[in-house]
Amino acid sequence: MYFMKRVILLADMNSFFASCHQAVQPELKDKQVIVAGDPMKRIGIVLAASYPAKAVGVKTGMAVWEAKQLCPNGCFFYPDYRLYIDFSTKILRIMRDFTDLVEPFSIDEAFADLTGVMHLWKKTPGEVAAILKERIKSETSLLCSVGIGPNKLIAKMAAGVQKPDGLNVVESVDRFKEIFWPLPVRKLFGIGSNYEKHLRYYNVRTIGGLATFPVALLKERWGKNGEMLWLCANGIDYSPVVPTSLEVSKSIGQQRTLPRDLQGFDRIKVVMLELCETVARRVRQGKYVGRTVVLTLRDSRLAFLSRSRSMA
DNA sequence: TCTGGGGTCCTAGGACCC
DNA sequence: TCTGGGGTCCTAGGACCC
Repeated sequence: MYFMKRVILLADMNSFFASCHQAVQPELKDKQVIVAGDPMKRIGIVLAASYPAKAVGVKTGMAVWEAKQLCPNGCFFYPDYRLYIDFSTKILRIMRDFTDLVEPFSIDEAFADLTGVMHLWKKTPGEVAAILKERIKSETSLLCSVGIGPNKLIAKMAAGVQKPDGLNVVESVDRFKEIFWPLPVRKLFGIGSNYEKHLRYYNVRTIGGLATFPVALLKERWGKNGEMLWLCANGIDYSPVVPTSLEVSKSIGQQRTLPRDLQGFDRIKVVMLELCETVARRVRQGKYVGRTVVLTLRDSRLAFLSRSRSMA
């Protein structure tokens, strides 16, 4: 009955930050809710928008003034990460009722490997996913898009097809090719604006185009990454769902955009000290030991500059 | 009229060791 | 007088993700 070798699920919360505010303030339901920073502090970009706001053109990353033009009567919020972590924790708990193999992928996304528990359900993967979505909705009032596939990559791509409140099962690599090969290459996980631009130079415009491009050339040009992208375009991914992947950090950092440009080391030092203390606190809390310190600066032209030092 | 903050991984070049 | 090759670590930078 279950012909998929592995049954991997990805749950991706819809408009997560905005939805959390709506969940705790039900009167915001169906309103234009926008979570964004403060333009006065020069961090005025949209982090999340509810669907009514998206419907009039508000997008993540857009400047706040622009969002205000599109939604003059919108409800604007500053981000409240404690609230989001709360909801994120609740959702992970619900997912862990289905399997212990749950891997948080970001604050609003998580994978679950259902392969070993499918026989307990006597249902199709899609039916199990519908039950999960219903539980998340009834216990948190949040909607999510769920993707299911034979590996993490396909599950992730499947989840992106239908938003909001989607449920999409892509049962095989062949089916993956049917659905995704005609799509623009930018839609592939791992392809950003930069790769898109370079690939256009090779006349590669679709995911299928990338999948059928000589892998040797991609490897020559971009090393491991080139090969990786080719594998993704072909729907190939053997990576396991690792429940602990986010528990152990490889780096801990703190950055801040300042309300105005600072000049002179004395002034900058004050900010650095504050950031250092925050990082140090988090390091102690997590009982981490590190050996490399990285300092990154952004100048008035928004260009990054970094210096690092490793300790013996 | 403006561009966050938290991360991940990869690469190239140079230093250094055996 | 000329000068190997493999491996690892460090540093700076750049790509991507949500």
